Amino acid sequence: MTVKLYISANEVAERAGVSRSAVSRTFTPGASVSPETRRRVMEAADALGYHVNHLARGLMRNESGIVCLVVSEVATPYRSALLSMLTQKLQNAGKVAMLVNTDRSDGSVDRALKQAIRYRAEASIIMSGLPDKSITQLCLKNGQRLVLINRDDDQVGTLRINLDDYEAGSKIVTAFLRAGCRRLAFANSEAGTPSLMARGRGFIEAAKRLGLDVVVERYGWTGYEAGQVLARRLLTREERPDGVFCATDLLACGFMDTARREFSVVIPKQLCVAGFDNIEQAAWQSYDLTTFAQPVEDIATEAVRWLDAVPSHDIHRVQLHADLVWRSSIRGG
Amino acid sequence: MTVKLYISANEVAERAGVSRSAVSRTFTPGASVSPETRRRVMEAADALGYHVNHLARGLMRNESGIVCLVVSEVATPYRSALLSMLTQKLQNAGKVAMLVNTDRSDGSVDRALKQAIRYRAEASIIMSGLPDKSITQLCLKNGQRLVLINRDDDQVGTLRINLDDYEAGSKIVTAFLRAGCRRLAFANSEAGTPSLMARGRGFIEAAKRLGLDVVVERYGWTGYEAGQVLARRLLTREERPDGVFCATDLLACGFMDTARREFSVVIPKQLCVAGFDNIEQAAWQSYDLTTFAQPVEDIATEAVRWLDAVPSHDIHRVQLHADLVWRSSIRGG
DNA sequence: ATCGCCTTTGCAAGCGTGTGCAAATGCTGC
DNA sequence: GCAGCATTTGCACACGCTTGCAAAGGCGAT
Repeated sequence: MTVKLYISANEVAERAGVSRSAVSRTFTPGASVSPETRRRVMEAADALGYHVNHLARGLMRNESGIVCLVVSEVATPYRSALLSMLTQKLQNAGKVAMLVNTDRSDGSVDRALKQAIRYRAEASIIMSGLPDKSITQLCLKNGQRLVLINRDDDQVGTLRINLDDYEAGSKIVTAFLRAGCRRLAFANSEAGTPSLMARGRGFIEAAKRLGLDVVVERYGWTGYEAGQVLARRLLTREERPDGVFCATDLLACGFMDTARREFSVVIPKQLCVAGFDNIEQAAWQSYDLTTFAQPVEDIATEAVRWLDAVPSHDIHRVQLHADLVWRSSIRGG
Repeated sequence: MTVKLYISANEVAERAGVSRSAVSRTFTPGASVSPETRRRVMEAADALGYHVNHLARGLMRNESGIVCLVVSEVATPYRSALLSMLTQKLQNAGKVAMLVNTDRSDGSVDRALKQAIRYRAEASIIMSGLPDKSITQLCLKNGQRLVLINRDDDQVGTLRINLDDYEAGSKIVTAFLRAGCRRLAFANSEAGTPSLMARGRGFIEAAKRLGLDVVVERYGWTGYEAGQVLARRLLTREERPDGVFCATDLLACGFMDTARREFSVVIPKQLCVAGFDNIEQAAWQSYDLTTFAQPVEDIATEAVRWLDAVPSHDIHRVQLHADLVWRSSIRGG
């Protein structure tokens, strides 16, 4: 019981009393159609409920208008914020977003990405740490343009968007010092993504230049629970740190909660904390966390802008700045 | 400088020394190909890096494999969790997710949805409150199947997934009573979505049956800030409530923070709080919020299952149960 | 060897669109 | 009225794929 569903340009043409080409041209910006013909076509199209079939158009033009977003941990505050911004900007640019979720690495990642290739996506925006080099190469080999967000792949013909993580790391040292902290620590996850590592290096090396050692502790995945575990580890040391830089706001939230509940630490009086990402929860009163803001909107803007730029075979790099957002989790300010 | 990008079935056929039909059939499950031919085709396809063009396949078969997800407030914990689950299940079902973001109601909603129609999406899953009836009708008229999550449209040929919001609302009353609360309040947003309203009705009517009045306060959008405002309104009343049901976890978080900071209220000793959604933050130690869990996985499962079911012209309804998750924001338990 | 049946294969039509090309049309200036 | 030009229009092919149909091939039973 297949039902007749979509209207084709043929039917519109027939109803409008013109050729099918006229219909096609009416819906192709910049094509040559007389005002009168266009009017009649539009009238017929509206009456029939005609919508250009982008599958067919993509087939002809060899450009689908589809952009593939490869994301892991979609349900995380930072990721979902970025995703939201990206889809909005893509829509405004007349593109359409195809979402590939790379959680659950049961091979479905590879499967889903291939799926995107089959739909001839024009580009992929990868904001997941997971997909390895072989997968990005798969995209490139199939002529997709590639945007890599906070990754360190070096592939020709791609756009790499990174932050000044290193500078952020070193900048927060001076903030801790001004607050009178002397025993610094860096709380990191075991996910050694380049941006996390760079934050740590910037922090550690700036501290060393000022004659301070940094205790580094790493555990688990970059989430709330990891922050709790890291707090237990760091706060049971005989030399308890008094200034902790958490690689991520989520980590920081877990850290602060456990520091208060299990160790009765008063923040920022006895312990100063900083995070990274500026997720919405960082502004919640329970945390009021000093942190670096991911320039989510700029990232999205750059990515989408590059999609419309002329392709080239260089590596295009953009480094964006993460603003320091002062809140009360560090003394002074 | 257009580059030759994708491999077509023709080239594979040529290299394998078979006809193009053979290639097509090799990649069509259930088609009749001899093992030997299949082997040779696969070999050639791998060597050349061939991927079936789904634009063309969709054109022929008149089924695109694309499912359109219409979402607003993607960056919200509950929504992003649902989105993540849905994309995973869709991928496992061999479908591909197209994301339409309906924030920023500058007409881009309509534009984006039309975009999905142009790609001949097989179905749309709507988890946004925003798109009005006319838009859902647009989808239906174009032969898309429609899944409506927590909405109250009544359209033929759709699947409606709802929760037992009303029961949840009445169930939480007994929890408050057992904790000794007598002055109940319902903190709601001004977004009068059916599920929010049903929670409130269940709460209010159950309380009335037990001889208790409920103070209802509404403000703004369903977020953290609204919770703060609602706390200020409710806690400055001469009869300060001692049991507050927040329509949403986000509301509850804002409520609790402001209750503690600005009114020095001790939870749950002086004030019991409950929420709805069971977002990740509800489990954070600062809140430890008693709440009802959105059955995210079940919702996704039902939606995807229905997509594979035989179409019918009935309204198909599924009501799922929201489990009560006991935490320490209510005394006793 | 012949027949009937089942599996495999190639041919060709068709899906809905874009676009080069040539023909047709309208308009301007003589 | 006609030449010259710019604009508009229709024809027909192409895009990459699926699939009905008929021909071809394989194989056992007669």
